[in-house]
Amino acid sequence: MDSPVQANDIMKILERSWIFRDFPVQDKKDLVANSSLVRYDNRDVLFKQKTRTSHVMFIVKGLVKIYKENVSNRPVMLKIISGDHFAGLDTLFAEPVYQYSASSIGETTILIMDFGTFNNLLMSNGRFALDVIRLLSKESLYIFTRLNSQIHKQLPGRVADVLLYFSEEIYHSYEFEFPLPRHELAELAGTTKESFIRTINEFKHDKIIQLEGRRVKIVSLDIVRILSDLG
Amino acid sequence: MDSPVQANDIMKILERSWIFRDFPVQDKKDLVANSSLVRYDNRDVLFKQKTRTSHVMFIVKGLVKIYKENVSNRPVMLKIISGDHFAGLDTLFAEPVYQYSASSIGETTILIMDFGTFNNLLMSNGRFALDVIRLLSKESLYIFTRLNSQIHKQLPGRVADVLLYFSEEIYHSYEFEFPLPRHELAELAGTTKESFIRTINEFKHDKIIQLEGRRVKIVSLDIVRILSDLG
DNA sequence: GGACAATGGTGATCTATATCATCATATTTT
DNA sequence: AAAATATGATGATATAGATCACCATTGTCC
Repeated sequence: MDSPVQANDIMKILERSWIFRDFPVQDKKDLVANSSLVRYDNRDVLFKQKTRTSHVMFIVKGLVKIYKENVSNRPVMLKIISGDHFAGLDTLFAEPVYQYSASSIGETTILIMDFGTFNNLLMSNGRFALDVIRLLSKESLYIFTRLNSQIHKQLPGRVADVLLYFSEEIYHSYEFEFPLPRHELAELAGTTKESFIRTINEFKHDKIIQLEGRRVKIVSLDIVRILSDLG
Repeated sequence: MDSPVQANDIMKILERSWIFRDFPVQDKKDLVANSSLVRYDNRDVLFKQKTRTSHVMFIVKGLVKIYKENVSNRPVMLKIISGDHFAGLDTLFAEPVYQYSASSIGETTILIMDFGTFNNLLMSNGRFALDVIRLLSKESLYIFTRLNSQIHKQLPGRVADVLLYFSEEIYHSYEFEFPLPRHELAELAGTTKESFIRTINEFKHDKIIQLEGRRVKIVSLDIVRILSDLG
């Protein structure tokens, strides 16, 4: 089904990803034969809450936003996933329907894998299973800290968390550009657009950060850290 | 090392647990040889945040409370684990030190397994790995909903959640006894002792529940559900 | 058996942040 | 080019729930 060109591309992706790199050749071939590479534009929906789970999505390039939608029409952003990670793994294994939605941030390339193939590999390749277990574990722990923050930190602490999240987890730089508008950053901080704006602009006025539009530079990392720690 | 009596007990436990039951005999023997059965009293600490991870804890009898401690000295209860489940799996695989603490609720029996043995089984037994993946996935999803509730539901909704949690997840009955004092129930609802007491006593006055001391009976399940749903 | 801690409870404030209203730009659509 | 929408921003107001300060019981420990 796949053109040889795409098969080649997929193989290259597997070769350079930390998780698939050391797979036996046959396992990689299986994956290549049962995957396809898909490009998404900004804000495209990868999958939607309550729809049937179907495929494993491995992010090759770009960012993916994972969010929960609820009756109140005020979504919560659970996390942002970057390249070399999976989207929706947990739901895939635990539930027949997605428990949250996912959409692309910017242009994104996703390697879509057949779930059956993925499952067989997990069963036969213990090393791989253990890696997946580690990934899921980390996700759990991350949300634990989010919950803890949401309960005990007040806004400045949570906004500081968002700054650290982008700079340390996503862009690995203390100067970066928010890939999202304010109201979505607010979803990530568990607050409203207005409150987020007020708080981050206070950071700006206090010279803790530089901020023009979506461009940020963390000026006083120590203060941001203190704000995050003390909540 | 283990007395034959204990070895026998452990084997029986493995035989009747859904997760180990279908293991090959040799795998079960390995586990028996590398596990020990330990009794804990009410409020004993099983492991403490920031200490080195060491063993896999499988809950045989009783309940275990998982909580995060933080600087503000106000813990967050992440979940309550009941029999036939593991405590601390996620940390074990992701971090060298525990990311949260665990203590027993009431008298508890724990099967403590050697992590190395557990790991080897995961690598060699694909079925088992997949089961563990499913467990971890469910945990992730549960905390996602907790986070969502914490952000969007107000207190009555979260107190309703606590009622539903105990009745449906823990005791499988709409009449039960809280195994914890009010201030710990508050930790589970992400609020303070005072606010929790006020809210649950309002439920009582509104005849949604019956409540004497720690004994609860959910009278209007539909109203509790509505409170939980609408937040 | 007295002391001390733990637990359940209530009232009076206080405050962080949600909510509502509005506006200026910038961006996209027609 | 005009209209419509998205985005960033700011002020005024409302309020849920935290905080503080108590108190009465009950349980536990020398």
